[in-house]
Amino acid sequence: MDFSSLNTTAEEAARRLLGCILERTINGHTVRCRIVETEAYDETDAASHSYKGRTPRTEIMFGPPGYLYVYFTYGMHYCSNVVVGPEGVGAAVLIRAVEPIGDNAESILEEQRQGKTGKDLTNGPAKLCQALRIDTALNSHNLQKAPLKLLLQKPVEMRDIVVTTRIGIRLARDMPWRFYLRGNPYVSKL
DNA sequence: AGCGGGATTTTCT
DNA sequence: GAAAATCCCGCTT
Repeated sequence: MDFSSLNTTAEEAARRLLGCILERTINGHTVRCRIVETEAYDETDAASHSYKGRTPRTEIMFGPPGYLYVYFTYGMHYCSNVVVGPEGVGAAVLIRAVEPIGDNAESILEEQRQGKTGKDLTNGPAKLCQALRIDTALNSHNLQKAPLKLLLQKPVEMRDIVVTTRIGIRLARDMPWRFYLRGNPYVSKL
């Protein structure tokens, strides 16, 4: 898979990643999900972890595109990002929601999310990490390889993308850097 | 449907 | 020491 189309601005990459597939292998089972909601973060953005430059945590954001950035927050949750932009630029796209695809997907994800079903399996950045069993063990993972692959798809049409402000941040609240698939039931918030 | 609080620990100042 | 790219539950309308 050629990730050169992610070698661009966080905003453009966040649009590009909508509709793309995450393929996760858990205990020999392979589950596929479509990315339906993203947010862009880059080093000019006060809300971004990379805003204050390189630190041990953010180093991965400054690397080449196509790697996974996982961070831990609120004492109990993990969130997943796809590193984007050219090497040397600290940019990433937060995966905020995904939609399970195929017959086996939901039942496998339910095993990771005690008592939750349907859209509640994956309609939030920390929920989808739990459902797909993503934690800091996968930080800096190369998304070309199992057990977690990113499969790029045909770019989604502009008219099928809704653009809004981001969720859960304090700084730079007004920037329109959240993107989701119009009408998709797995989107975390309208 | 909407609001408010608590959980809990990494990260950087 | 404070904040954090969140989630879940319980209470009120």
